[in-house]
This record gives sequence, C-alpha cells and structure tokens, in this order.
Amino acid sequence: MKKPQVLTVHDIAKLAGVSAMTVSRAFNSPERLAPSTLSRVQEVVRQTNFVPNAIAGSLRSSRARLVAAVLPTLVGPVFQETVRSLSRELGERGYQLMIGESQYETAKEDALLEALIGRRPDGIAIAGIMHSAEGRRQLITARIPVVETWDFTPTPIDMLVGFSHERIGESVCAFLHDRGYRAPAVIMASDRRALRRAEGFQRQADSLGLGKIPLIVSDAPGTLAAGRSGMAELHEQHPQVDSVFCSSDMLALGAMIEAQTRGISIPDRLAVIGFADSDMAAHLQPALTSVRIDGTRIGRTAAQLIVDRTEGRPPSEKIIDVGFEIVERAST
Amino acid sequence: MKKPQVLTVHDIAKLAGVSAMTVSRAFNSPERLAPSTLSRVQEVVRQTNFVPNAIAGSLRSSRARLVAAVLPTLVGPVFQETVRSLSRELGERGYQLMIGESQYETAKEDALLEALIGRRPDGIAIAGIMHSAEGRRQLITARIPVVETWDFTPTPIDMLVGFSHERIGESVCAFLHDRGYRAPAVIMASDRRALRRAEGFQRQADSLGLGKIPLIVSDAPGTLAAGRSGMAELHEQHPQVDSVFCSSDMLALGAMIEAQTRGISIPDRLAVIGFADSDMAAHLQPALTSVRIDGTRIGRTAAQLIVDRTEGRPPSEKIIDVGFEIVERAST
DNA sequence: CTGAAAGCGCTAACAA
DNA sequence: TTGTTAGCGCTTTCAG
Repeated sequence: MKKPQVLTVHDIAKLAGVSAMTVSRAFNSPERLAPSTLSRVQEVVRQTNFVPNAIAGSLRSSRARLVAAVLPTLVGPVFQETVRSLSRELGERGYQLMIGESQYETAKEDALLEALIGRRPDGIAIAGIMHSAEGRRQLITARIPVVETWDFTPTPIDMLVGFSHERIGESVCAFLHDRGYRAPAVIMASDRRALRRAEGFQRQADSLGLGKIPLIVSDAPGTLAAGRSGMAELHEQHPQVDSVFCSSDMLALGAMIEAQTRGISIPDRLAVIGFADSDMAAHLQPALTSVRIDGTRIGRTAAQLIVDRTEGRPPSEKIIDVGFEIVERAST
Repeated sequence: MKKPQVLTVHDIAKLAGVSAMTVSRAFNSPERLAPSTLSRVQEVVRQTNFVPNAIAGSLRSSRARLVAAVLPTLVGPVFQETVRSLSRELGERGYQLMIGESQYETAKEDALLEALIGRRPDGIAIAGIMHSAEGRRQLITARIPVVETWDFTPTPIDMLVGFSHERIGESVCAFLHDRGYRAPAVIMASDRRALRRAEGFQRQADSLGLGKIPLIVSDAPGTLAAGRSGMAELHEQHPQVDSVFCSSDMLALGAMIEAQTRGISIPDRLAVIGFADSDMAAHLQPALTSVRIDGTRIGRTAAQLIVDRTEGRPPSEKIIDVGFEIVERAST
C-alpha cells in the first residue's frame, strides 16, 4: 500500500481527470475554466482537503504574497495599531504578514532582516529608519520594496510613511510652556526614537530659556513599572518639576499612578503627557493628554504602498509624512 | 549590458570559481568545506550581499524553518508573553515566526489556517483549541505538527500546552467566597475561553448557593474602555455586588478606574480580580489580584515541541497542563 | 572535499 | 477551454 503523502496538483489532476495546469487554474483563475470542469476539480479538492503548496507557487511565479514586518517590540500599545492595520489590510488583499521582533537591538535587526530577505517577501515594512549600513545595503541589493515607518528622513531607502520625532519633542515642550509649565521633565525608554523626541524637547527648552531638562531613562520597551519607578526617581531628585513628557502611554500611566500614590495631584501639581495616544489614554483618570500618531493609517498606507508596487502600480508619493497631533485632555 | 537581477548560488559559484553545491554547503555545512574554499566563497558572498533564496531551499529540502502562529488578537496583554517567547525561542533555533490574527472569528481562523498551511510551515501554534471541524480536518490532512495552547482538552489534534478555563472560573469563585465576598460578578469580553471561565465561575457559585451571577459582556478583545463601561453598568444594575472577576487585566484596570471615579473603594467596598497577570498587574494602585498564566512557558514549550518534532526528536509528553495560580494582591 | 545530475511542486509560455 | 513543456533556485543523492 502506498504511503499517503501530502497531495500535489498532480494527484488532484489525476483524481479529477484533468491536467495539473487545470487544477492550478481552478485556484488562480477559476473564471477561465468551464464551469463543469471547475466544479469537478473543486469537488476533488474538497474531498481531499487539498491546499496547494504556496512555496512551490512562489518559487515559480516569483510572487510570494507575503510581506515582512520588522518591529522593535510586540509588547505595549505603541505599534499595536500599526500591526493590526497592516495585518488586516494585507489579509484583505490576499497577502500574509510575517513578523519579526528586533528587541531594539541593531545586531538582531540585521540578522532578522537577512532571514526575512531570504524568504523573498513582496515587501518589507520596518518600524524606524534603518541605521546600520549593513542592513541598508542588504535591503537595497535585495531589490525588495521597503517601507520605513514611524520615523522620518528625507532620504529613505525606498518608501517612507512616518513623522518627525524631533518636531514632536519641540511641540510638546512648547505646548507645556504655553500652558504655564516652567519646569518640565522627560521620562523615556532607551530607544533611539524616544531619544530624538527628548532632544527636540531639550532644543525647544533651550530656546525658551528653560535650561537643562531632567531626563529619566529606563530599558525599552517602556512599561508601567518603569513609569512608576521613573516618577519616583524624578520626584525625589527634582521635586520642583511641574510637568512630564513620557515616551509611551504605558510609562505615562505608571507615572500617573506613582504620582497619585504620593498624593501629587494631576494636573494641579503635575501635568503628564504620553505618546502614541493608545485606546487607553482617553479613558484613564484623569484622561491622559497624549501625542496622537495615526498608527492605523501608517499600517494601511505601508500595506498599500507595498501591494501597489508589487502589482505594478507605482505609488505617486514615496515619502508620506502623517504628522502628529497633541490631543489635550485632563492631565495637562 | 546584462540586467543585474538578484543573484543565485550559480552566480556566486561562478564568481568564486566553484560549483553551486559548494556555495550551498558554505551556508548549510561550512565545516565540510576546505577552509580556503570556504573563505573564498564567503568573501564573494560578502561583496555581493548575497542571501540565498530560502523559498527554493524549502521546496527542495521540505524544511521551511518557519513556524506559524494563529492568535485571536495581537492587542492587549493576554498573549504578549506567549508571542514573545515563541518568537525568541524560535529565533534562537533558527526558525522564523509567521503570525496571523483571527480576530476571534471562526471563519477568519479557517481562512487563515488554509493560507498558513499552504506555506508548509514546520509547525503551527494555535491559541485555543480548534473547534471548527473544517479546520481540524485541514490540520490533520496537512500532517503538520500542531500545538494547541491557552486551553485544555484531553483530545487535542496533535499536541497541547494549556490549562483549564473551567477550573479557573471555579477557583476564582471559591477564592472570593473564602475571603467573605458573597455577591460576585463577572465582566468579560465575548470570547469563547472567557465564557468558559464564567461558566466555571457560575457552577461553583451554584454549589455555594450564591444564585445567578451578574454577567457583563463586551466585544473581544477586552479594553480599558470596556472595563469602565462594564463597571458603570454593573454598578447601576447591581449595586449590591461586592467583587468582580474580569476576563483580562485591561478590563480589570478599566473597572478599577471606573470604581475609583465613582468613589467605590477597592478592596473595601469592591474586590477586583483580573486574568493573565500581565506586567502591569503588580504595579497598579491598588495592586491587582490576577490569575497568573505562565505565558512565557507556553510559548517556549510550544516552540520546543514543534522544533523537536521537526528535527526528529519526538517529545515525550504531547499534552502539557501548565496550570494557573491566583496571585493575591491588594485588590481583593 | 567537491561536483554533476535530478527533481521538489508549481505556473509561465506556448500550443492545440 | 485545456494540455504540454520547461524551469524557478535550491539541495538530495550519488559519484569521483
């Protein structure tokens, strides 16, 4: 008796009394088959639970129907909207999403990139702009459409959907200053983009004559626990601080909890502002002022750029600045 | 002039003056090459940024070095630990993770599964046990190692790393009763596993003579906003309630915020207990009692089961119950 | 230690 | 509308 291996188009073809090509067409262009042929093939497919081998299909057609994403972290609210909308948008267009986590480490990012490039995806979406020369070279040589996101540069590797972290830092500092806060601080996770927001913040502070801004840094990604301990440290070392910009809403929530525990009233004695404006921000008590990034739009646009390019519709814009908005709520 | 297409092993072979097979070996079994040959090939690879086509490799060797995961949601704290540890553990062993989100819908789960099976991954990890007969059949015929997780059944499709939701519901109800709470309620997202916890909770309540337990249901996945509105509804319709079991820590946080806003003191007038014991639970104010699930262990074990099976080391246990633990903190 | 031949399962291109 | 042929890029297998 034969070993019942996993079936191939040829097996299905034999069972349905047609050629392998006809089976292939039943999946990829059913409208080109005679209805009777189609339904005969479909019946066999149904009975056998046959699923064609997409690996072989990709190799032959050099279309993977697969898009890769590189993220620093899957944890926390910051990239969640983007991942979701990428996943959805791609799913609707018949593409699969493959995710890799670089854990905020350049070496891991490079290794990951190489593993992903090897699978010849139709496109790669990266959170952040690529900094390692090695990684840039690999991406360019691979000739795979690349979308850098969640950051900004006038000279992306290929396409970009993002915004300027420096400008956010400047805007937040000016925003707090406008509302009368004169002793701001920053609590951040040690990631490159948060650092650039802090730099923008300091630059604006300099031009407003506010001097050196206290800066508390924890490991990335920012967690509630880090927000609490950051706030504790800040309060002990810089009791005069009247406002704090946190590099994520999770950190901000931790900072608020710690402040409330210490009897520091928000926003009366301390203003708190978060980053990313995740779902939770509007529903905290007090509601959290946060920098809104349209993560859904970033994911959707990245998916569209890649799919359009793959399917031969070159996008009109290769660099898209989605901007940001400070959503003012009760915490400031 | 020739079009500089993406390179193949043959191109590298020509440049290094060896055969394609030797280039292949330089990647897959470098120890079997003469050091001088190896370094010559590596030099060419370095100069050209060559990355071998893993699609072709997989097709020929029928080893994908790819594992697929199916999750109901990427949002929220519940599955994050599991995804992280899956991703890490697989990464360390040279496998890639491909993630699909079923959005708590059986139809999407089936479609996703088919798309994933088509890529012939070395294994599939699923959050939850497969309920659709269609899905089960596909998985079985595909002959791909499957690990069902985050749930329990004595008859998994293949392997299982999970725990019983019914028993959690029972334990939590008994736990609250032990501490003197006599009017418990449940706030949950409408997902199948949360429902089974609620059923276990009700069953225990019945045997304790507590009568019908108020149940507030919101859309899955549970969010902070849903926790707030659930708590509001609960407080208006059942003001006598003295304790509430929430189906995620996010819901619990929302419930706590709403209670605090309404001046309901926790745990004096209301006890709150969450589910999954995410990072944040210990750091909330008051610290949240939660049902701890070792999500990291689930992810790690699932990865090991799949990799071991793939590499010809059949696992000794196919069904692993990781259990759970109620971590008591200040909120109860 | 290295190479040549064959073929994984599918689909592009062409033919009937 | 359907079938035939060839080959995508790699690695298994076998030979040297």
